[in-house]
Amino acid sequence: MLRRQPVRPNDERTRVRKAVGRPPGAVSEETRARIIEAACQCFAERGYFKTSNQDIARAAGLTTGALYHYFDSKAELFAAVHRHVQGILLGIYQKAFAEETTCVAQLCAGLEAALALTREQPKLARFASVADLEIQRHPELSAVLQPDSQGVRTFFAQLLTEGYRRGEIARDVDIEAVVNLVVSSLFGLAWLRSRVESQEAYADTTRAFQRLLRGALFRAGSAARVRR
Amino acid sequence: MLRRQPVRPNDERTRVRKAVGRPPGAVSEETRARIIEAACQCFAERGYFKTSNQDIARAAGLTTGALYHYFDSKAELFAAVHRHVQGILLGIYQKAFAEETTCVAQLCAGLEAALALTREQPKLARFASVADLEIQRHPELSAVLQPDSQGVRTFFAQLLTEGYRRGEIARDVDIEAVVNLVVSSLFGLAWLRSRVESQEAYADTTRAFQRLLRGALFRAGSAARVRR
Amino acid sequence: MLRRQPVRPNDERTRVRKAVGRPPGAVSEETRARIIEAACQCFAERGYFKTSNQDIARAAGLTTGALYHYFDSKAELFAAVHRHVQGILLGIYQKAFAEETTCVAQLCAGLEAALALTREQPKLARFASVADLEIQRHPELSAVLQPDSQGVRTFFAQLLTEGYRRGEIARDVDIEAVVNLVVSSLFGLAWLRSRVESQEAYADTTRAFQRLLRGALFRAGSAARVRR
Amino acid sequence: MLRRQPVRPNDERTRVRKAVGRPPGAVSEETRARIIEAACQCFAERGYFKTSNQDIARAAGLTTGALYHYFDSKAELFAAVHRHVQGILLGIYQKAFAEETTCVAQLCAGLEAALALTREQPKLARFASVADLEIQRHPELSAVLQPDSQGVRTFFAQLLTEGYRRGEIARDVDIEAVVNLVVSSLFGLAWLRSRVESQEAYADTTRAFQRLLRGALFRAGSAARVRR
DNA sequence: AATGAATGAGGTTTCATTCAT
DNA sequence: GATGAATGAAACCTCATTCAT
Repeated sequence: MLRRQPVRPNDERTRVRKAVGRPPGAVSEETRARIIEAACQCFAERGYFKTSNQDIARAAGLTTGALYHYFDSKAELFAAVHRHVQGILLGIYQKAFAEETTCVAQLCAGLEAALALTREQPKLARFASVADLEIQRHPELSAVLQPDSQGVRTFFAQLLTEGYRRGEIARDVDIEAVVNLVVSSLFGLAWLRSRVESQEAYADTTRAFQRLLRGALFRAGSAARVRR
Repeated sequence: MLRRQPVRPNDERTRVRKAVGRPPGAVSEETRARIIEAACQCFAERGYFKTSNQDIARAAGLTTGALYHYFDSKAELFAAVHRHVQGILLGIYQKAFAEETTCVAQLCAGLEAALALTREQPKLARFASVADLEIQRHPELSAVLQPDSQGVRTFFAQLLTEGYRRGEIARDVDIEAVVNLVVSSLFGLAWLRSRVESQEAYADTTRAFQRLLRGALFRAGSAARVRR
Repeated sequence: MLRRQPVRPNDERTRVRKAVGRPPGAVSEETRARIIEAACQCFAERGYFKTSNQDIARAAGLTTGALYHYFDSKAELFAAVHRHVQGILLGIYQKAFAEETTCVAQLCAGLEAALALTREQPKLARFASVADLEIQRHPELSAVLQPDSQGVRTFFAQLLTEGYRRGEIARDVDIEAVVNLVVSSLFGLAWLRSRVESQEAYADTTRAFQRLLRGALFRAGSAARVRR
Repeated sequence: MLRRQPVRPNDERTRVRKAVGRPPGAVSEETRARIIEAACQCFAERGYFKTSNQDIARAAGLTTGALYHYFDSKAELFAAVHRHVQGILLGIYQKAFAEETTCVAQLCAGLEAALALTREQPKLARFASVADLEIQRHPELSAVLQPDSQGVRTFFAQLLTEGYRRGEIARDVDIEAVVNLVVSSLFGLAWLRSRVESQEAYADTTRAFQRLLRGALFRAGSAARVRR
C-alpha cells in the first residue's frame, strides 16, 4: 500500500527533459506532438474503438494517465489528431491546385500530391481515409468535431464550381453530384492503399484514375448511351 | 482470443436437426436467418467492435446465450453475415453484367444494380461497404474469412480482362490498376451513401460516375497532358 | 489469451443452485437479497464513495460483473438498499406508534423500537443514519431517489401534527420546527450509535432522551427564561 | 496509504521562514490560511473522499503540487482544517457558557452561539458537522487526529457534570448518557442545517430545542409514565 | 432450443503523490 | 514558493463467453 517512487522507464525521455535552454513549454509541446503522432498511427491501424489508451500511451512512451494532461478524453485526442491531419491535407491540396488552371488538371495534381503523401506518411493518409467512418459511428466524436470536419469537401466544392463556371464540366450535370463523386473516389483510393500490396501498384491505380478523369481510359466511351 | 475447441460445422448441425424429423423449414433455420439479419443491421450501424452480442441478441429477440447455438463466436457470426451479403452482391452483379456487352456498359449496369440495392436493402449495402475495413482491422475475422473474401474483386477482374481483350481499354495501362480503380471507386460510392442526405443525391452521383466512365463528364479532357 | 473455463470459487453457491424444486427465479431472488445485504453493510461502514464494487461483490460472494445483472449501476444499488431500509424502518415505527395514544408516548415507543433495531441489525440502522448525507453529496444518488426519499420525515410530520391538534404541543411553536427537531435528534442518536462503546451506554442515552421528551430530565427547567 | 517519510512539522517550517527575514505576516502564512479555507469549503460540500486535491488547489488559486509545501498529505490537510474548526468552535462555546449559571441556560446560550455561527460561517459549521463521520470512515484520518478529536465532547462533559453537582439534573440518570444525548442532538442539529431550506426555519428549530431543554415544549409531559 | 446467472479480462478515467525546474 | 509533467494504482463498468437448467 505504500507508494513507491515513480519509475522512470524511459531514459530517453529524461534526457529530453534535462536538455537545458529550451523555451518553457517546449517539452510539453514535444510530448503533445508525440502523443498525436502515436494516436494517429494507432487509430489508423486499429480504428478508434479497438485502440486502447494503453496502445497510444505505450506508442508514445508514456502511461495512460499522462494522456489526460494533454487531452480531456480519448474522443478529444481523436479530434486533435483529426484536426492535425485535416490541416496537413488541406495544405497539400491547396499547394497542388495553385499550379494548375483547369479543374481536371487540378484534380490530377491533387491526386499526385495525395500519392506522395501516402508514400511519405502512410499512417497519416490512412487515418484520413477512415476518420469519417469513425466520426459517423461514434457520437462522442461528432460531438467534439462537427463544425470544421467538412473542410476537404468544401474545398473540392469550390474547385469544381469554378471549373463548372469555366465550362469544363458537362452542363447538364448537378455540380453537387460531381463533388460527391470526386470526394468518394478519393476516399476509395485512400482505402485502397492498404488493400494493395505494393506502393508501385498503388501509383499505377492513381495514374489510371487520372486517365479516367481525362476521358482517356476507356475507349469508345462516348459511343455508349446513357441508360435511364 | 480464438477458441480452439472442436468446431461443429453448420452442416453437421443442420443434418442432425433434419434427421430428427422436424418440419422442413424448421424453426431453427428461421431463427438463424433472423440472427444474421439482426447482426447485419447492427454491424452496419455500429461496426464490429461496438456491436455487442447483446445488441444482436436483442435485435433478434433472443438472449446472448442463444447465439452460441448457431455460431461459435462473434467472429463466426460476422463471417456468416459476410458470406450471406457477398452471395447476394455477386448474384446481383452477375445478373446485371449478363445483359451488356461492352465492359463500360457492364459497369454502368452494375452501378445501376448497386444503386437499386442501396435503395431496397440499405443495411445490407452498408454492411458490404465497411466489411473489408473490419476484416482488415480484426485479425480474428480474417482468420475465419480469408479464402473467399475476395469474391467481388475476382469478379471485376474477369470482367475487365475480357474488356481489355476486346480492346475496350487503353493498351498502355496495367489491367490490375484498372481493377483496383473500379473496386476502390465502388467502395467509395458505397461509403458515400451514408454521407449523403437523400437517396436522390446519391442516385445523381451514381449517374455522374457512369458519365465519367463513358468519358462524358469533363470536357476537353483529352487536351490535358499527363503529368509525370 | 485463451479463455479458461469460469472458475466457481464458491462451492456453497453451486449447492444452492443445484437444489431442485425451487420456483424459477428463486436463486436470483436470493442472490439479489444477498447483494443488498452486503451492500448495506459496506455502505454503512465505509460510505458510498469509499465502498468499491469489489467490496460489495466480495462480501456477497460474487464478482463485480455479476452485480450488473441485478443493478444498473452502483447508484442504483445504493438506491435499492435505501428503499429496502426505508421500508423496514417505516414498518417498525408504524407498529410502535399504533400502540400509544399521546405523541410523546408514541415518540418514546418509536425510540424504543429504533433501539431494538440497532441491537438486532446494527448495520441496517447505521446505513439509515448516513444515507441522507450520502444522497445529499452525490448527485447521482438523488437523481435515482428523489421521489420517495422523504418517507420517514412525512411520517413524523403526521404524528406530530395530530399531537398538536390534540393540544399536546405548545401552541406558540411552529409545528415544522418540532418535526425538524425530532428528525434531527433521531439522526443524531443514530449517528451516536457508532461513536459509543457499548450497547448499554447507547440504551441509557435513548432513555435519557425519552426523559427529555417528557420534561423529566432537567429540573427547574421551566424557571429559565427564553433568551432572545 | 500512509506515507512513512520524515515528517516536517509545521513549526519547523515556520521557524525557517521567519529566520530568513521575511515580513512578519509572510506570504506563505497567508497562503496556508487560504488553503485551509478552501479545503474547509470543499470538504464541507463534497466530503473527504470526493474532494480532490485539484478541487482544493483550484479553490485556493494554486496547483496541487503547491499543497505539498504546506501539508504532507491530503489527510494532514484535513486534520489541519479540523483543528482549525475545533478551535473556533470551542472558543465560541466557551464564551457563550461564561455568561450563564445553570447548565440548561448554558446549553441554550451555546445553541444560540452555534446558530449564529451557521449564519455567519455556514461552511465552517457544515464541516464541523460531518468531520466526525469522515474521521470514523477513513483510518488515515483517525491516525492523524485521534488525541485531540474529542475536544467538544470533553467540554460538554464538564459543563453537565457541574450542573449535575448543582442538582440541575435528575439524580437517577447516568451523567454520561446526558452528555451523549447533548452531543448527539447538537450533531443532529448541525446536520439539519443543510437539509432545511431557510435560515429562518433553522432558527425556529433551534428555539424549539431550547424549549425542549427547558421542558416547555410538550405539555403534560410529566403525566406520561416511563415505559419499561 | 433457449435462458439467465456468472466469470474474468480489459477499457476509460480519476487521483494522490513525486520531482525537476 | 510554486508549477506542471508524470506515475501507478484503483475505480466503475462492459462484454464475450460458458454452463446448468
